Amino acid sequence: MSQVYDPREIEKRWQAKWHEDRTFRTPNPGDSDFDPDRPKYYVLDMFPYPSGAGLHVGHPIGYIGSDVVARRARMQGHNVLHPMGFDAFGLPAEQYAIETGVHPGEFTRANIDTYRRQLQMLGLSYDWDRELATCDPEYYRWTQWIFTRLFDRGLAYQAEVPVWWCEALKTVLANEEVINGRSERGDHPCERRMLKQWMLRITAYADRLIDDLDHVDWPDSVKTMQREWIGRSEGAEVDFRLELEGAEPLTVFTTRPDTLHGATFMVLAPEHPMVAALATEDQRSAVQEYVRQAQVKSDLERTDLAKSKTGVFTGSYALNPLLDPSSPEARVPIWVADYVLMGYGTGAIMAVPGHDERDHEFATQYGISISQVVAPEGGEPDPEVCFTGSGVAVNSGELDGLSTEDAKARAIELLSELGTGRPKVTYRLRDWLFSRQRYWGEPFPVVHAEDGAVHRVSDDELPIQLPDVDDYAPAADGSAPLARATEWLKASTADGAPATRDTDTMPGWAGSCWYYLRFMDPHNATAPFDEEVQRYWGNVDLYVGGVEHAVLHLLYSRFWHKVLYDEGLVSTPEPFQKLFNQGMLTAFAYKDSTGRLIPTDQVDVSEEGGKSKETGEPLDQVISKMSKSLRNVVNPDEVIEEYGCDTFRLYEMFMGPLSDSKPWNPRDVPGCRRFLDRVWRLFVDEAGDSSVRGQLLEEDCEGEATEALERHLNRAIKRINDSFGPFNFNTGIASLMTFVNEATKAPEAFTRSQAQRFALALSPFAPHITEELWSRLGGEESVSKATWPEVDDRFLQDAEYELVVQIRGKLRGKVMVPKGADKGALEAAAREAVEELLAGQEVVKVVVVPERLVNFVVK
RNA sequence: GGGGGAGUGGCGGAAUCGGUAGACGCAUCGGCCUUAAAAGCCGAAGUCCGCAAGGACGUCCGGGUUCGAGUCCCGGCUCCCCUACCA
Repeated sequence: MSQVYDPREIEKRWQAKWHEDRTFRTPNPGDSDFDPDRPKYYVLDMFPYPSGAGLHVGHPIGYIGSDVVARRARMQGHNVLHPMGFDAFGLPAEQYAIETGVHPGEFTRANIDTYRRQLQMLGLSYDWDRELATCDPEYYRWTQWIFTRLFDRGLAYQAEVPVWWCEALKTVLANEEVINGRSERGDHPCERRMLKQWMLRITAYADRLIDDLDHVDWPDSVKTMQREWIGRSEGAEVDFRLELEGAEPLTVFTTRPDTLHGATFMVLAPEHPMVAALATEDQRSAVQEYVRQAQVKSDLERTDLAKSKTGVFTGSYALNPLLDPSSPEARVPIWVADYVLMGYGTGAIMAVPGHDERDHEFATQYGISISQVVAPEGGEPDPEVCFTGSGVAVNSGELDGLSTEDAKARAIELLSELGTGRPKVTYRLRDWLFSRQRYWGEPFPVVHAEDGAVHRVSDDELPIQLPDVDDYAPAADGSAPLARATEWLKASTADGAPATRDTDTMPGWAGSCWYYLRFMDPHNATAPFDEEVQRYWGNVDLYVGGVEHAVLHLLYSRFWHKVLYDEGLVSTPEPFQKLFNQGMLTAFAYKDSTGRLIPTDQVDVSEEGGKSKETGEPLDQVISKMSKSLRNVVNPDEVIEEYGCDTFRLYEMFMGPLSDSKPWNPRDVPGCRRFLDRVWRLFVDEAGDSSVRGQLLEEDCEGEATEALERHLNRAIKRINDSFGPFNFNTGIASLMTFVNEATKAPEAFTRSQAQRFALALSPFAPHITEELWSRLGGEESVSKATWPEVDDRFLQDAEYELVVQIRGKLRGKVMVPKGADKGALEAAAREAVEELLAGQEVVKVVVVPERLVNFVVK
């Protein structure tokens, strides 16, 4: 039998054995083999949406990183929960179904199979017994169950909200599907329509979603993004009386009630319900035309800062509540402009052009008067400048002289006394639009009674399964595909009255809101998860995924988790204790002299750089995202086929810190394979016929060379350990390489114990080769169940070290000195080393840093 | 416009507290082995000047603090990611 390293054979064999032995099965509390004495560790990857294209080499980098963590945690004696599943409802499968008529479930299953195969090929130590897919009725049964809890708590409601409607496609489109007011697919015109939609009252949790960020170990950037997304701002609501007969006052929200005296006009969002009533006879047609145009503008167009602001005067006036109604300043014109958004605050503002950039721009453009009511601290108001900072109130009646902070408080007091204002906290965060008129999603577990009342179905009716339909596209009248399932629609209320089912489905985010909880107890048929099991696993200790989910998924998930916490179903207020974002894996792409991108398969790569295969023209190498259109996507199957999975894993971890974005360089991959070859040959004589070198089966030898290796090995294990904090496994791997380089120079000094510890330390990164070597060394059980090696501090220190000698901070010599030598001895040794250079110089100062250097400062 | 991150050899990157800049890997060059090549093993290598010993310069640019700065402070440039009229 050949003793040559053959990763293909080894990897296949061990993967089969892991599968057969269920090596990575994780027992739960209650299972016979569960060991309650071990601490728990839950390390989770953000599960993927299984697209038709399969994985490219960028996808698994986070999975490999978390697998390395999981494997070491197991070896350190933890009960490790490390599962994988699939986020399987969603638009791509649905679109494919509409185009082909194939059931989206069928398409999704096939994609899941591809993904599972690819993931298993990577040797990831998931407990596959816990695999789940969000489109499985046994899973979405509990997604619906959780929805009913939200419904019971009044957190789910239906409301008329503006949504994008495309007449040509007869469907509602998501914001990101609309570009410049036209559909992304087909380029058809779109408009906003008021439609009845399911909403989740996430705003009720806004403060807790902000405050509890203080208790999780997340990157500051992500915390900041979430805080800003929620966008809490404190201010006041102010009522402006209208001149219009019998009209209710117009309420605005402002964060600067102190500037009320400087409000020279008001602005309503085009969608504001009072717009029509406020448009006077001679302004009516202009207002109507403006509102119509705003309707078809996309969010992007409306918010494009490069554009100048637009608006139109309604013809009506309001009265400033803090001014004498008879004074001319009290009377402010009301405008309509699309820089005011209906979705924020009250959809109406008091405009203070003296102290707000946007209002200033608008006022300047339309010739509206500007007044200064805040002066900079210790300065005079400058009518030329829009001063948005804090200062002192001026021209503001009894607020005059107060600091901005005090003036705000005083203004709110005055308004409260008058009954025309009140303190108010507003959030940028809106309630969550939770329904889509689509097929491939969770049906809502509710029925509509004939009287219009909405009843949630009882728990024992769940799951409300998706019915089969023959056409997945929305109907011509815009109704959802589920409306076609006429039989399925027939239902009844709890007391037997006839009712119809809801034809909307939940959005793609729903299933991913709680999957980490289902992983704890994935086959539970009577509850989403067992309470005791949940209490044991607690929350996710380490959650690894891309920054693209920094806001939405993580916010929605935290919201659901908090609702479940309030229900008493989960024991922690937050779902993910530590969050880690892996960096993006980029790839080389090539540009010609005109800046056009050339697909990688049309480029000749040589030492001098890239050249076009077609024209021979030299090309510029740039680094960019992997994408189909650049044809610079690298497929992991091919890399594994050529070099083996251990090489692939090792390379991805060796490229650099896990959090950094870095380019895949095919030329670097063989270096990692060479390292594994060297490891193999250190253990196995490829020319011989024994399973490992003879000395590795014998008692440890001793000697100077062995002791030197021992120092390298301990240093390597220490650096590996250190690399788990910042996730820079590249440094740990580098020290393993150094060890192998040293051991290769003195192979006879390499002992059995060192071989074992080395295999253990390498095993999280290269699990297959180490599994093989471990068993060849006589290991009976999987290397993944062995104990992580200890570092012996005695071997981290050398008896001597190299002392650096500097003159005026410049390196001028080096000298070996014994460890622990006192400063005087160090200085003497250093002085001797640079004696000639110091001759005739006046030393004015000597800096002695033990363990480091001696610096002579000369004149 | 706002927020976050980064800038070190030909390339990916290393440098724990302010203390030898460039670990480890790739690419390159040389040697050994071989009839030869590949593989493997051993070694060289920041740039410039010099036969050499040696010297000067060097972590995006300009200042500063310090015996000493890739690291700390001030000012500027470039790139990447996120976000964007939120009153």
